[in-house]
Amino acid sequence: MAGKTQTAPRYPCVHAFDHLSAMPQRLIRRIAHLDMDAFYASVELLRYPQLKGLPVVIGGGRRSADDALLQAHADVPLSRIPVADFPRLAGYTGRGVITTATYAARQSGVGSAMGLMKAAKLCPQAILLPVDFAEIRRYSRAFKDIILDIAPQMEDRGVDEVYIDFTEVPGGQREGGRVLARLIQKTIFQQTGLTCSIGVAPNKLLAKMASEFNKPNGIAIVFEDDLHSKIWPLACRKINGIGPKADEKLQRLGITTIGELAQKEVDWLIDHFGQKTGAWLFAAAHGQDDRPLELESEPVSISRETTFERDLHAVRDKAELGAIFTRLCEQVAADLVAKGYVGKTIGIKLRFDDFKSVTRDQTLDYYTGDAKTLRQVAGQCLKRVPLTQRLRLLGVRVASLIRLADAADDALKVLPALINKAHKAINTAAFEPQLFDAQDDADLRKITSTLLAAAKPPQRAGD
DNA sequence: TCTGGGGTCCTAGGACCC
DNA sequence: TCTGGGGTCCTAGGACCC
Repeated sequence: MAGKTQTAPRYPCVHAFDHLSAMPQRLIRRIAHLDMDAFYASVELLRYPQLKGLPVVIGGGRRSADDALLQAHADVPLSRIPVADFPRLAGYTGRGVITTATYAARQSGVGSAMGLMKAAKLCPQAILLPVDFAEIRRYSRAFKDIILDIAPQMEDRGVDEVYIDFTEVPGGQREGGRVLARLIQKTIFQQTGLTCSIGVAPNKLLAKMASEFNKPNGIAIVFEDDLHSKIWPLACRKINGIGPKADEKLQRLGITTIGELAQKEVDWLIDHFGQKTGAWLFAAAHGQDDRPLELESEPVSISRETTFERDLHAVRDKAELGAIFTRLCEQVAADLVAKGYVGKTIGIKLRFDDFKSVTRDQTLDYYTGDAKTLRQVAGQCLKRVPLTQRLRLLGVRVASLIRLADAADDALKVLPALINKAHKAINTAAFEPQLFDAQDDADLRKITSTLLAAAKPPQRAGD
């Protein structure tokens, strides 16, 4: 279940009427994909302009380490924190990967997703900046608000990406969307100082590929007729949804480019990839994609996980592990409260020292967001995993979410019946315990757990 | 000093119900 | 007694994305 609540209307390729000019006009479906250029690095450079041109790597994406680094930066001049010194400064043992690196750092062979300590070796003079998530979120909100002011049909695709429906927006049809794309690009730059790249095409699939054509600060316009010239020469991996595994399989079958993929019969693809994937590959290779924009979405799950500074043993490091486990549950509970959800599927994720992962989950017959309940049920899940190997990661997840308000409404529905029974019990001289059965018991539990969650004031999810 | 964190979606088997 | 489908929910794992 996707949990989506509202989607954009689907546009036919030819639309009937332009209400602004009162002149009949053909509206072609134009979808834009907007991608912020080097978002994390650019946000950091706005704050520390003195670092322009210097080799900089952006932190490990591990919140605890980044917070420690943020502290360290508070009283040490930035220019004096080369990455090689960082472990000493922050008491950090160096697990984690860097999020991104500036061009000057890339020249030393440093790249995103690279282990932090490997980056330190390759480019010891590089300056390490923490990821300041609060700052990133502020800029993310800011550029999306600017877009919404101009073009209200926007799909949020994460911190630095959106799809925008240009079809009915003034200027959205001019030069295939280029005029509106320029306006959005210019407004974002004027108001935030950040640049972005935009691709405009007949659908999301092509728009996503187009936005990469002229990075950074570029615009690319793609029409259906451009399929052969602009899309088919690209590697299959450029299709959003073809990852390393699918790409490897395609390579084994002798398919490298999208054009080669497009030459295959649909039945041949279905034979090799299954009904669904095969049909999708065929459509994608021919530039076909009729997915609507998802304007609103409900979360499916909320989770927290952490990689330990060193691998932990379930028995020898029981106390440390237990404390981390409890904290993760508290963080998930706080996130649930902050976002206004409760859930009934509670699960854990473990990663062992050999990097293999397992998950266990359990579904309750009531919704909860309570940290103690999460800890207790997650603890039961943990008991179902044999723990001989050392652990490198522990995570806690809550799924099957519903809005807290809906859960409370739902839970309260059974209240009148229970009150009736209670009255009956009170009015009967001798209390009859059998008046309340197991179902009543479960109902009461549901009500109390939901109301307890509802009674907590919203607060910032935090560590 | 290998390999972060937070998500979504899909598949596949088994339980259970009609 | 045996033999059916179909549908839904739960669980585990994995691919993929940002």
